[in-house]
Amino acid sequence: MLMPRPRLYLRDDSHPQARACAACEVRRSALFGALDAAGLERVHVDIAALLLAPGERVYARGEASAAVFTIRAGIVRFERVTAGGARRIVRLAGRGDLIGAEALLERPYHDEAVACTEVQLCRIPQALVGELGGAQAGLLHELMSRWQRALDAAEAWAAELSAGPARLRMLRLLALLDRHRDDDGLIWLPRRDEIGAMLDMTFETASRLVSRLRREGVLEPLPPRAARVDAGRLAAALVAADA
Amino acid sequence: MLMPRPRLYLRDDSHPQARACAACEVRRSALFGALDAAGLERVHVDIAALLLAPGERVYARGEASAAVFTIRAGIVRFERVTAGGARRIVRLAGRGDLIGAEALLERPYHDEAVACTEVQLCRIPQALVGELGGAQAGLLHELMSRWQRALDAAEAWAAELSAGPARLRMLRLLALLDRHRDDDGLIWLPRRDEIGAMLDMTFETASRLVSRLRREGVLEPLPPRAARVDAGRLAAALVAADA
DNA sequence: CGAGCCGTTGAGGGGATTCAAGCTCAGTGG
DNA sequence: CCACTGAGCTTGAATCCCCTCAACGGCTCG
Repeated sequence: MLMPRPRLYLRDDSHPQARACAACEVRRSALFGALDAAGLERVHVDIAALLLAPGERVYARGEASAAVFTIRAGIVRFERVTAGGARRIVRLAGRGDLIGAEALLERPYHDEAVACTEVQLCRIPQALVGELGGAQAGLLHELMSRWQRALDAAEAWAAELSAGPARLRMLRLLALLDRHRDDDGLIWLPRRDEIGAMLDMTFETASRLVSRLRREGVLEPLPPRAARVDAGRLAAALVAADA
Repeated sequence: MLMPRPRLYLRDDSHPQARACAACEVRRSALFGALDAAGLERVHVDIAALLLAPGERVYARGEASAAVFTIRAGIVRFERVTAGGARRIVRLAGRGDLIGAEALLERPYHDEAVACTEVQLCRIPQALVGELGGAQAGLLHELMSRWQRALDAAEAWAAELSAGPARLRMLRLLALLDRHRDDDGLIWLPRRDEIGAMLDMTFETASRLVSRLRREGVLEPLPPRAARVDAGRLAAALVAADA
């Protein structure tokens, strides 16, 4: 997958990095604003300044991460492609926001980040924050990992459960609930109005969909609030509805 | 706002906490799984085990945070109430997930967390992780703050821009873009198909909505990709469409 | 100047909502 | 014991919002 890195327009050659960060006009709101002068002196890694044109990509989904970015100006959007191939924008980020935090966990980027307007970025190599946490580095890593997991779940919710026809959203919700099934193989089946609050539909529509899936053998409701799903038929229904 | 704390069903009285965490059946996936035995010995704070019935609330939006929770069993949902008063579920969390991480930043909880099934939680006092980061505590705090901001933005996206009629979603997007307006008071106006990818609608519908808002004087498109919004009319249109 | 991208607008159809009725089931009190 | 009640679920009929399909205009390129 040929993937050109963002072009590097500007680079401050002064060392240490302290000079550049101390002079940064968005320092108060920037990531390293929390470091005092002494702390900045210790930062010896190059923080590259990038300038992206609208439509240029910061990083791609699945790309190995090597850096985290701070937005100094402009708007960046995050895109995901659903299982069916539809492209969905799940979030925007602007000045002062941190993007690509997966890099701190040494994981591939989870979604695609694209410049909406002209964008100024600071590119912070992953190694720079590597020694964070000190003795409790492991715990800190776990903590950040949970945060990232929550963010991932929230973006997946926006991409998968908030778009497309009602039946498709319903099927995707069942697939999600199936990942939380208990030891007896049962899933939690929400009340109809709760399904409505999740999938942005009326409880009548939710009821119709559940009833139809029951008639199709995809779902067997076991009142109250439980059900058994036929994983095979669910998968089949998903690919049929997704196409 | 009378707000009863979750009932405490079970509490391990053995000190140090090491005993309890070391024996935890979800330890490998739990937050403190990263701590070795020596690290666990140093943890002297009480980690309370909670058992919640379906429908019980873990915490409420706006409530002052004092603890972060780890889910040992069950499903927890996160709810938000939109400006118009509609309740929307924006995310689910399950076994091993961390919830209420706002507490680590000493901020109020951002949304309402409610047990879907019977839920087992570990309640971790905020103070426990207070000394994390050591010398670079300030930087670490900034870092976590950015993570939480991203999570908040993603949940807000699901709540505000993914629910309701097309016109309302469009108005809310304009309000969001208006918060990113540049020094000239101009906003970035996406292409029609990009609006479609954001709001889950066709580009034709997006075009119709933009045209109508232009005729109504809410929006003045300045091609390419910019526009001026009448904040007053936008606010008025929002309350009209929201009711 | 034709090709392609982007935007706009119209006509028709379909999917979801709205309004409405009826059902089961648990809890309550006469 | 059983009507009474309300919550939750289901189903039908009519309406409406949005999608689909289509045509057209402005604009920038090669």
